[in-house]
Amino acid sequence: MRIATWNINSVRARAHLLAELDAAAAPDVVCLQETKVADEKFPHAAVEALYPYRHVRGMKAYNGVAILSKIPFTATGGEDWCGREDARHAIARFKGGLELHNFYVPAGGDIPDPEANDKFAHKLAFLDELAAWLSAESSPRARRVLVGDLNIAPLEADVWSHKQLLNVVSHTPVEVDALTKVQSAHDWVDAVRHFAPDEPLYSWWSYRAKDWRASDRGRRLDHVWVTPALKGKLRSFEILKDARDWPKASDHVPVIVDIDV
DNA sequence: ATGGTTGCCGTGCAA
Repeated sequence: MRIATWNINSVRARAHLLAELDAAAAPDVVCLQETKVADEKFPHAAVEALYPYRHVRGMKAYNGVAILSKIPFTATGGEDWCGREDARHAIARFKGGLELHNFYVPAGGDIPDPEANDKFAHKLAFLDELAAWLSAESSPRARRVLVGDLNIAPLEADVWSHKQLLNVVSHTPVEVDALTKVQSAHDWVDAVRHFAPDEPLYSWWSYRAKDWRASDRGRRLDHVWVTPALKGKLRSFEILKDARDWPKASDHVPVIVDIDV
């Protein structure tokens, strides 16, 4: 099974890029974040030929996740977090017991201080709640995959400058600690770092750079994690960096993992 | 130290 995760930054503005993704990598399953569309306005007609099976959880203007698939699955909703109905989680269950979770973690605003910035407080609370939820759901033989825009680049090799980003939201120690607790709550294996432990790798480059490729001030915000039961089934990964130059590109590129299921 | 871009909708807000 080839699974892609991609913050598409509006599925309506960039529905045409799903065909580019299929031509480039032909994923079986695509998990989108920041679809930015209410469910009744989701562009099903534009994607149904490629992905006959879909589970969308969206809202007007902000957030929103979607699971698009060539393989049948059962859609099982997704949780609401921090008492908000803000469409940040969708779940799919595939035949054979594989459970796929698609997350869009709050970005957290600009100021890395939960006292001064409600959005950062929300991000930390979201991660704490997620860690507690996963601990309660823990089962040693579970075959689960967690993907999404986690809006945190936890490792030094996940950012263009560890030193310069230590106080920048997405790489601050307090949120990296919170994400690490989520990860240990389920013994999740970072599928990309399983293959490439130390190599600098990014999945997001700001729109504001004059030449994103030349400056290469990227961050690895988009992740694919698997439970230990699937670790030995990991086959390969790809970060589709070329997607950052597609027409009307998202600021995130797809992260793709192949799993033997 | 500052400003740089994008999508949502039709104004700032969130990223």
